[in-house]
Amino acid sequence: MIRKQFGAKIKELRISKTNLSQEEFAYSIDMDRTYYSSVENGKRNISLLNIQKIANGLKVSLEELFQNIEKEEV
Amino acid sequence: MIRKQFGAKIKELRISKTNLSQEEFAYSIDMDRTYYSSVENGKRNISLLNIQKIANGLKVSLEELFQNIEKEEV
DNA sequence: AGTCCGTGTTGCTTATAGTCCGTTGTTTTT
DNA sequence: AAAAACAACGGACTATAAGCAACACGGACT
Repeated sequence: MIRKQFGAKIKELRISKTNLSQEEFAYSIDMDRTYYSSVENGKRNISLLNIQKIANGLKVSLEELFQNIEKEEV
Repeated sequence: MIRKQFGAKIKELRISKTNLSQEEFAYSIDMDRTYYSSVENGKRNISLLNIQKIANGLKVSLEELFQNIEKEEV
């Protein structure tokens, strides 16, 4: 499911590209730590502006953020 | 701004790839016609599941859907 | 034992995403 | 010019995303 995949992706990128904790990263993009945590865990149906915020924080393009994410849903 | 770019992108793809009207396309992906119209016009902060719905309807990957969309915001 | 750090989760409020009705406006066709 | 098809817009509503406080938990360290 897309939310899980997206969460896994940003977690992977946060660690590999920033080496920040969830809290530090969330703070850097002005997002609540618990909200960000729930996104990484695939619990949230995040919207476009917040997706972009995360992409900016990770310094990746939206295109890159969605690489290898399945288009078909359940 | 991301919403405008996203709207322009899906409009372009809807026409080039499906040749359907907004109404027909929205119906095909089970989305409200007026809502879909406002997304194409960059008025909406659409969420991930609906982004995926549109990608599926357009038969493109999420990665492709975000090609050439700027990552920097305002 | 206690403290610190990173993370997960619950429960709640408020802000807004998304639906549904109609109307208005614009483009295309006859 | 009129009709038909397509698209933008409005208001009023419902569903849910966003944001936040508080607490829980495990691991590392002293």
